[in-house]
Amino acid sequence: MTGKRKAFPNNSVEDMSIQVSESLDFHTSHGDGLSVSSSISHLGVGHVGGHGVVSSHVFHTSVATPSSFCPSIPGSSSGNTLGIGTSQTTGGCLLPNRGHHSHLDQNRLLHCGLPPHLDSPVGVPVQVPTVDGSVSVFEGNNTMHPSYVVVRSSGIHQVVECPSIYSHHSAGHAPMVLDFSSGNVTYAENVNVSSSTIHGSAPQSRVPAMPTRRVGYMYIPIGGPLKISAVIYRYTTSAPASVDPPVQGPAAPAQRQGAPLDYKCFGRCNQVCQRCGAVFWLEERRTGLPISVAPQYQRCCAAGRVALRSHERYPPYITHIRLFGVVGANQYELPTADGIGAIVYEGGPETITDYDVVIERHSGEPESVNKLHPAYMSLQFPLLFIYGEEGYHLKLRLRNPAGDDHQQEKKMEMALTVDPATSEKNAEAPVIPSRQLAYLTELSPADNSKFIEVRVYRKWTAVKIPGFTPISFSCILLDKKGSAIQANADLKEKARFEHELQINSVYKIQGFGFEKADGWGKTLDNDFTLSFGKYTQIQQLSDTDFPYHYFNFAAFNELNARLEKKNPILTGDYIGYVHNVDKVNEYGGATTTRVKVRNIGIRNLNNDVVPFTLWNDDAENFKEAEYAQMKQPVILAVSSCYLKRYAGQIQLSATSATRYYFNPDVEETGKLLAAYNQANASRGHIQVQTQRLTSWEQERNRNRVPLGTLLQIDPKTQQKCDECGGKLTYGYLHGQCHQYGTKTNHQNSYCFRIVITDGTGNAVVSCFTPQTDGLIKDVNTLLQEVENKDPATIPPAILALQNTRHIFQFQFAAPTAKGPTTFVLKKIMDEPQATLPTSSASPSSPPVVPMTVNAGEEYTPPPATPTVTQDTPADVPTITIPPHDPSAKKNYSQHPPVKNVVQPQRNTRKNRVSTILYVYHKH
DNA sequence: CCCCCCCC
Repeated sequence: MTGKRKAFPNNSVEDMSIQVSESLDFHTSHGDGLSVSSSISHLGVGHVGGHGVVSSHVFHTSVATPSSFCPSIPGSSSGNTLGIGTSQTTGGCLLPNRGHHSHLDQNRLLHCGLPPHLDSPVGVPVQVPTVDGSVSVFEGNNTMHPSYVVVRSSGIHQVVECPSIYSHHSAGHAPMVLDFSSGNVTYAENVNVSSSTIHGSAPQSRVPAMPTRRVGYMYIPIGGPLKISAVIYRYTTSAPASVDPPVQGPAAPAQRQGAPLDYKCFGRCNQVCQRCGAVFWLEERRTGLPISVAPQYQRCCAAGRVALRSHERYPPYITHIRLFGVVGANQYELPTADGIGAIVYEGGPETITDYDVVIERHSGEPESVNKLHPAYMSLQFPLLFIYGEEGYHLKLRLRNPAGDDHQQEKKMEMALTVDPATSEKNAEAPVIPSRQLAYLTELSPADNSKFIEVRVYRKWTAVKIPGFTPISFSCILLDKKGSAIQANADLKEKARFEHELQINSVYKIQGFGFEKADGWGKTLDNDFTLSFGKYTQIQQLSDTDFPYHYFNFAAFNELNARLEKKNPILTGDYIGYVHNVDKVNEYGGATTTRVKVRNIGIRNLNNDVVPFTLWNDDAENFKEAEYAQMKQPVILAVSSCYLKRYAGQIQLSATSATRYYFNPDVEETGKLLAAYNQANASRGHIQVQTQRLTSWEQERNRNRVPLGTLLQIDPKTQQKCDECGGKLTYGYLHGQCHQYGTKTNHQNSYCFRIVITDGTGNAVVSCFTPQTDGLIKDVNTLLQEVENKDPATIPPAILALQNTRHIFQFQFAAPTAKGPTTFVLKKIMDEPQATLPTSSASPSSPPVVPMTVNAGEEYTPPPATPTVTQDTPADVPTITIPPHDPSAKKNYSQHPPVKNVVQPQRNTRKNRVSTILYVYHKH
């Protein structure tokens, strides 16, 4: 076969497809030389619904594989789809409500570790905790630094007492010296504090047996009108041991031995490791939610599912820390425009290469800047700061934002100072530069001087599955040039942005930050995502000359590659014809997960069909009625799907970011419609003649259309009774809506499946006796000739159908969610017959056998039909019959016809005629 | 460098 096989790995038919070369002598829109082939395969028909379209085709039989026999068990089957797969379970990560994710407010944080000598406000809004008093300090050496508890307690107390200490004092009037080693802050009249002084201080005065690094943090509010505050963190991957016993504090561990050396966290401390007792606090980058609340995260050290190891190995979804300046008591966990933060390594920046510097952009978004990043020195920020090269150097440069002379920055080394005059001056000068319009492609995380004008294309709330816990607000924005970018906002800003950002409206947006676009929830192939927050400003524009769509469609053959990516970004955009729309199915229950599913088949021009799966409310809300009223064909574009493999088949699974569009105004829609119309024009209209014709020749050509045309029809639209045109109910195998008037006495039944081609397409046709008359002998006669009644062995008489040519009358089988249209044989029209069936409700000949599959046998027919393509030249006469050996079964990966058992059974129900049942066994 | 997108 052809490359098409890959697309349908579970299609048993594919192995049997055979090309035949033979010219056919009937008219067709696809040229005069038609090649047809057929093959026989396992019949995997669940139920086949009929309809009025009957098409005649010539085919060559070419049998390939072991044919097996379908169950011709009377009774009905319903939309049976059976996939073999694994049930998926989801983890139990619990995220708390955002509202209570912090047990310590910022003030507490700020005050943690306040040295005793600062307990009494001295008019200097500098709070410097002792280094070893950091709440976030806990260290390796299997021992958590105990003194943190003491200091932490002190700090908390301090908060309560003086919540507004920072904002109400004119900070920075006196230069301060930060002694990172001791945690002391001294104040000097002289700004230029000698670094040697600092260096000269005993670095581990309170921390004996100090390894190389320690953890600490400092808040240095730099007062004055600017209220610039610096937050300085230090952390270590191997904190010092301490001999100080904990005095109080949360969950002081009774046993801390065994804690690994390299676990370290910092930030606010609202979690206590269940194992080592360390206090830690981490948060998910996107949400800001503390992940540590989840049970599996309640350990910071060994045996935890997420080991909070050294910084270098932190997974990216963990924010290290949040280093926010704080101005005033009301700044709760919010960055401010006048705060900076830094991590300070005890060993200096060279000891660790990937430390973060977290600054705050004017937008209010924190941004992490690696020291190696070019933006590090070029940030348009009033404060530029770098690390010293060793020890505890902290160099801060206070640039005069009102001036252009960068050279006039005041240098501070190991000291912070704010000249009150400068501060006042700064307050009057606008810190935020006027912004310029930029296209999305011109944005850079290092440049916050731009604003954008965009159309809101989509917005959604990211949720966690399966509990649908909201995580964040997201949207996709389009600029005038058609570029797209995703923007995320914290959940607490969701209401505002939901209100201020209306779908399809156009806005000027400024004051946003950037975050690295990685991992889950990424819908675009951009490197970064905008971050909207408190300082984001939104103004609606009247100019609406903006694109309405942005897609990154994958072709069918590209889906696998996208799926294979470990963290598939949600760019599972896909477009095609609506092939079929399933009803909603509900699975699970109270004891597991209750989920509703609706599949919509999307077919491309090659007749590849991919299921697009909607879940729950989205499944229910699909406007079936609206769709049913739409002019065929309907083009469906889906976006931001999660690509996965389900039941061996690639699937476009909807996410909260997914949106779908009927007949979207994009180029691909035009192509699809043009192709459809072209096919339509070439074949004329498919005017389905439902009335049978009395003339054999007329009947032979009734509704005679190329396969390729038929395959483009949504079988759902063809579900009419082929006897009376009435509505067809599922379960009627051969297309009549009414009871059958004539009983038949077929004791045995054959069911097999063939692949036919007329050169315009390949189609799977399910063949049931006695409709096989003209193809094979009467079933009973045939059975007598069959020596090996193993249903896995195709009787020679059936095998002989390969590479033969016939004219078929068939009907659409009931559509399934998976795979393209299949058909059910109605009649072989090779030779004229004396008696033609009538259109009456009681066909005289041949009687319709109400065969269905055993309802207990959930079985889905092979989903796809190999399609004629350029690499399946229609005139290749080669016939290959795969040997029937066990290895061949590998090709039946999804619906292996293993254990097809001949089970002669007596059907005791009236009007049931089958007695020999060839049963597929479900695995 | 990760908990997490559901179904037979």
